[in-house]
Amino acid sequence: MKISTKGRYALRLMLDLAIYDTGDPVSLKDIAKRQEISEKYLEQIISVLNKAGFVRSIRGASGGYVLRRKPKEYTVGDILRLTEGSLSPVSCVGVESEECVRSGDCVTVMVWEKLDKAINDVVDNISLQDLVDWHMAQSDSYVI
Amino acid sequence: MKISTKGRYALRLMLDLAIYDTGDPVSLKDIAKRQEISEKYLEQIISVLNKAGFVRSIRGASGGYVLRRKPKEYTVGDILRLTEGSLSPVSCVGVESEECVRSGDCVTVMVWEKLDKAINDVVDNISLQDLVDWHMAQSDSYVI
DNA sequence: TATTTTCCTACCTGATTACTAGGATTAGTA
DNA sequence: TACTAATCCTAGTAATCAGGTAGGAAAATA
Repeated sequence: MKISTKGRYALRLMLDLAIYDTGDPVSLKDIAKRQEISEKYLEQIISVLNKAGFVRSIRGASGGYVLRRKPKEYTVGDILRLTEGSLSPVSCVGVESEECVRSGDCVTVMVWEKLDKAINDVVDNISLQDLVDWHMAQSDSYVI
Repeated sequence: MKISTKGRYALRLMLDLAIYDTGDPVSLKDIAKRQEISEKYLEQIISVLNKAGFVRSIRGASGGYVLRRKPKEYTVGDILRLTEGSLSPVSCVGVESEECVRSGDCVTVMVWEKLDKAINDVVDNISLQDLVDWHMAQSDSYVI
């Protein structure tokens, strides 16, 4: 029941883009340095975010990436589901769930449905902007 | 973010023991047949439940397993945490969490903490007896 | 004694995770 | 125009884990 590095790094990547959004593209090199994550690995992750239209890429020298939308318009759920795949705890519940031959007399599925709902309820109600706000609040307390 | 077969099978195993609890031990062979799970694989799973004192084993012919406590006294969380290990979505939150060098300026950890809380809140508030009740309600509807 | 059961350890195969590596392509800059 | 800095794309890889299988010892009953 673990979130993989793909999902976790994607979240930090998007947050980094939101925090360092000056209008100019942000290079992966800078993100990798700040987040202490391999640049080559981040390439693969941001490629997914790019193809899904979450970020826009600018190629060539002084290129980089920018967010396509406002931080408020991304939920943590959007980002995690894109990079992790489904967040449902078993394959037989949630969206695009696979039919199970035992579903007739399966009671445990009710547990998984409650769990699925609880998980989505959390990640779909936190926006990237929330993370930015939390970050700012945290930074402030350091300054004082 | 998936619950493995170990946790899922353990839950079905415990539920089977709760449903077929006549006082006589229930053999793994019967459980395996009813649940359509490899008996050999179930051996490994019930061994963990046995060592943790969740079930009592009776060896020899006409032996088997019985629940140590009443179904009301097991939560789904107990069973899953025992067989799956920690249910926390990342290693840096929850009980026995590992310290992270970045925890100082890590904001995403707040997401994981909310998620961890939501997950535990579900599994710790469903008892094995609840599963039995749901099963009975489901069986009734089939009879009609 | 024969049979039925749990108990224990070892092994195995395929998939996944978390990367690394190398080079092609694009675009700004000297 | 050459150089450099960036994204883009594909392949490979070591380690771990999932999900079992296999074989036999030990215990208890009939």
